[in-house]
Order: sequence, then C-alpha cells, then structure tokens
Amino acid sequence: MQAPKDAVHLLKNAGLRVTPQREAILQFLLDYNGHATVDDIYTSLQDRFPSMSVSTVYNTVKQLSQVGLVKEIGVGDGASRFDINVEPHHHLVCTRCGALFDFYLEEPLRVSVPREAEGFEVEDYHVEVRGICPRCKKQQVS
Amino acid sequence: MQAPKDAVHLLKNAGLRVTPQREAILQFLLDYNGHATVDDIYTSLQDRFPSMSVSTVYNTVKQLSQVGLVKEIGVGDGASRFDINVEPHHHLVCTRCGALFDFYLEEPLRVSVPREAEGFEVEDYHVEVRGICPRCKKQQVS
DNA sequence: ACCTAGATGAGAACGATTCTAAACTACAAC
DNA sequence: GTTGTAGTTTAGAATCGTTCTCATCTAGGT
Repeated sequence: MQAPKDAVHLLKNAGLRVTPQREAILQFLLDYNGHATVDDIYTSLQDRFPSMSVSTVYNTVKQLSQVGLVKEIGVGDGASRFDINVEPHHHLVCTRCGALFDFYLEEPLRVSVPREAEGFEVEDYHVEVRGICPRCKKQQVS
Repeated sequence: MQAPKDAVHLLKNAGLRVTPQREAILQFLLDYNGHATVDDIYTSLQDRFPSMSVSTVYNTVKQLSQVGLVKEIGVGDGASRFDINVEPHHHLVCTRCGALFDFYLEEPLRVSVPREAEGFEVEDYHVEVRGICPRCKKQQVS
C-alpha cells in the first residue's frame, strides 16, 4: 500500500489530528512551488481562515517538520522557509534578492571531523551556496 | 612589507577610522578563540567601555565583515557569530548545545547548478554539518 | 452524545537586530 | 596647533521573526 498524497491522509498517517487549519497549511505547502515562509502561508490563508493566528501556523509547521512531512530551511538571517521537498538537498541563495533554488550534490560530502571535535556524530548537513541569480545578473547596470 | 597584525594597523590598512571602540572590538576578536556573538563582545567590553552601545558593536562587526577582516556565520536561528578566521571553512554544529567547530573540506565542492538557476554566479558556499558533539554524547543517559 | 487530550486564537513577551537623532571625535586641511 | 566636517557613538525606540500564555474550542475515541 502506497502512502496517499492528499493532506488529510498524510496527516493521519503521521499520527497528527486532522484540523481544517492543518489540512489547509499542508495543502498549501503541497501546492506551493517553492520555499514558503510562515508569513506566506499565513497571508495566503487569510481569506479562508480570517481568524487563524500566526501561532497556529508556527505550531503546525513545527509539527510537520517533526514528523518529517516538511523540512525547515533557515538561510542567513531572514525568516525560516518550509519545503515540502524532504529529500536531502541543498540551496543556492541569491545575495541580492534572496531567491532560493534547490540543488543536489553529485556525490555525498566527505566530512573530516577535526581533532577537537573527535567523536562528533554527524546527523545531516546542508550546503548553502551564495551568489547572484540569473535574474539579478541581468538587472545589473553595466 | 607584510600587513601588520595588530588591530590599529589592520583597521588603517582596511581604510577604516581608528576609534577606541573599534580597536577593542577587533582586538577582542583577534584574541578570542572561537566564534563570538555580538553579546559576547558587548558584555566582555563592558568593563573598559561602560557606555558603549550595542549598536556600536553591530556597526563595527558589520564593517569588519565588509572589509573582510572577519566573517559572519549564521547557523540556525540564534545570534550571528563572528569569526576572525576568514579562510574558507565550514562548521559542525551541535544540535543539543549549539557548540560550533571549524572544519575544512578535503576537496572543493562541485556544485551543479540546476536548470532553473542556469547562469547563477557562485560567490562562495558554506557547509553546516549538524550532529551531536562529543561532550553531549557523553552526557546522554543511556 | 460525551469527554478529554490536544489544538486554536489573541495578544503579550521575547531576543536579535536595525533605526533615529542628537552629541561627539578622528583626522585631513589649514 | 586649530578648525571643520564627515563619519562615529550613544541611548533608546522601533522592527521583525518567533515563542509563550491562557482561555476557549474541537477532533476523535468511548
């Protein structure tokens, strides 16, 4: 039996209670093509849930992360972003406009733990590549 | 002529005005063995500069970053850290206690820019390895 | 239909950082 | 040395993302 892909079943399979807000938030992330911030989610769902609080969005995305349905990515200083792509992957970040692009490593990283951290147990890693995205490059006054 | 290593000359060579606060902040970072936060700097210099404002620390570390004398590293959510080690290097982060360790890659990363980001101009990259540091591993109740 | 653990909502609180505006000072020019 | 001024510092307010509190509400098992 394959795991179903609609929000309700994903929530149930993860052992989370199904509430309208959670369903909407997860569905939003499933439909959203990119890396949404809490505010993206919050403002996009204002129409359907005028009384939903930001706390609910924060609580929900945190729980979705915990059960592995979404991945939190925090690049630089700004707001955290939430990604429905939970496969291990990395990001290109535009230092001009903040745009974010996924990328995959051709081969896994070999980390040589330094002496002073001997015994460090690696859980995972994330590569943040900074640079200028094609759009911003075009807009450069040259 | 080699570039001198004391704070005053470093500031001058970088074209920054030499103020007592700047000198003290840069000297603190030169002496500090690790990754200091703005608060570390601010509280450590309270004795010598009781009236120094946090803004000054923020302004100064920002300028020092801009001229390449220090490197800002932002891992996860907490406060930014500032590193006098400006060589390209990466970090192990303990997910329990937040401890930070430097590490170097054995070979440079090969980044394959995805199609949707064709033309992305890579400036630099930073690898954040998450895991459990040896100290926290020992303290685990098993 | 009922009960209760868990979820929601409104707003306060928080920590990191940035902004503002007035007073001060490094340093180049005289 | 004195002066002028652009750049710096200061205190505190403001901002932003996020977490907390607690009273109300509800999903879902019985």
